[in-house]
Amino acid sequence: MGFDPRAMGEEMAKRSGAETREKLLDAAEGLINRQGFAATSIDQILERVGATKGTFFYHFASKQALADALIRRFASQDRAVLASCLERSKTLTDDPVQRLDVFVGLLLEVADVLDGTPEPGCLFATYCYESGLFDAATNDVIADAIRRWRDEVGAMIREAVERQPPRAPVDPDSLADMLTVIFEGAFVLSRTVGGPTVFGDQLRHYRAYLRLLFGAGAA
Amino acid sequence: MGFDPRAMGEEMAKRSGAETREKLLDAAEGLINRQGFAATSIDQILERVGATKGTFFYHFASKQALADALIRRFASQDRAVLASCLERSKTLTDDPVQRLDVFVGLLLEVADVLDGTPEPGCLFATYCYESGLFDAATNDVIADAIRRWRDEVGAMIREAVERQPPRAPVDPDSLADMLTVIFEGAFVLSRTVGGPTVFGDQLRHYRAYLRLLFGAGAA
DNA sequence: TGTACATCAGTGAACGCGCGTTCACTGATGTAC
DNA sequence: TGTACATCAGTGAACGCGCGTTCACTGATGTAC
Repeated sequence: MGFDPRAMGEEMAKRSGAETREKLLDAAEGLINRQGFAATSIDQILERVGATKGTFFYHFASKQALADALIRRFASQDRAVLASCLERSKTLTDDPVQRLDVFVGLLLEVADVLDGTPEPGCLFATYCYESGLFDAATNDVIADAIRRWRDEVGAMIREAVERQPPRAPVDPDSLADMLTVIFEGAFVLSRTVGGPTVFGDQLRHYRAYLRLLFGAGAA
Repeated sequence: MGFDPRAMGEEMAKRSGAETREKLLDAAEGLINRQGFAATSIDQILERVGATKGTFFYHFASKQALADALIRRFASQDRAVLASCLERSKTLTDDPVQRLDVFVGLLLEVADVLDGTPEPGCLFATYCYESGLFDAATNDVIADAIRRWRDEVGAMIREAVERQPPRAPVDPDSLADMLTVIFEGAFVLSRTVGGPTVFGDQLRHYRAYLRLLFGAGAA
């Protein structure tokens, strides 16, 4: 009756199913990030969490179901980041050109977090390089998430273009897609050659590009 | 003695080991591109080629050895593209700023080819998302390839900066890395939401950025 | 308040399939004498 | 020129291991009467 297991001590809280499920998802995400989905076994996940086979199949119908739950969780976190930056940029300024700049500035904070993360990873990319393993529904979740960025950022760019003609002709959709491209590309760069400021540096180039397009003194 | 099996008819050329090896590599690359390394079985590769287990282990000591051979072949093709575009851009113009622009123009031709490819893939990215499966030597091949782009393109950018002060402050290394970032990011975009001109569009943004930095009328 | 049953969360042994790898073998071609 | 042997390229059956999945079971908590 309205009782919260999280309020109990460690020892007594053993019967919180949702918590165990989340632990399984966390462990799986970490391993899949590093090794990919196919190379990550259920046993490895269970070893990390300290549970047994039965627990896994109590929470997930199959390994595929785990994959689906993971990608949906990741997509919803991704959507939350987008919504948060979008909303904050709207409250901070009314001018479309400035708003675009502020929005990218807020994303720079996200980039800094990624640069500080030991092994940053994007489940979208991990899955897309093993797309042969997943069904159309799973792939749609990824495509929808990326299209949402295109639509939202694209709209901001269109407003900016309307307010101030850019110094060079601009295709709003592909310029919006460039944000996704830069993040995904930075993941690969960060994982291969590494570097402490990969995400920040690349995103700053994107901002510099926008500033040259819309910046003070534009035609 | 100096006899070339490729000069013989299909039927008689059955004893060309190098040819079979290449076919195995080709089939493996296609499958790994789509499914990843762990999810691609030796049996699948052999089915594509029409050979048997023994053939595979005659040519490769293990599945890992195949992975290593694949990444080295891919890296050498990658190096060839870089060298070709670099050399051609040097013969086409002497001005460093123009050379950078010509170089990116040549890469646009590569981008158009990728946009015309049904399922474009980059083994570097595929491997880096399964890096837990490979040893340090394999990862070094990838890192070296990417660093080569940084060094060569970075040098061009430095020359351009010296010739003509850019409109905004420029870090040559990260600006050179941006080329890798854009290609890798475009691979992900192309595989998820798709589109007929993803590589071209993104690379054109890179060129537009460079032109704004170094273009006519710069400070 | 006590009893009977249902549900939730988790256990751990067992199963069968597919995987990477091994191996004894074949048959064509090249080389030595 | 003929014979013996070596090498190259490939065959296909067999093996053992690890994987995803199943299942009969346990024990704590919640609910009905």
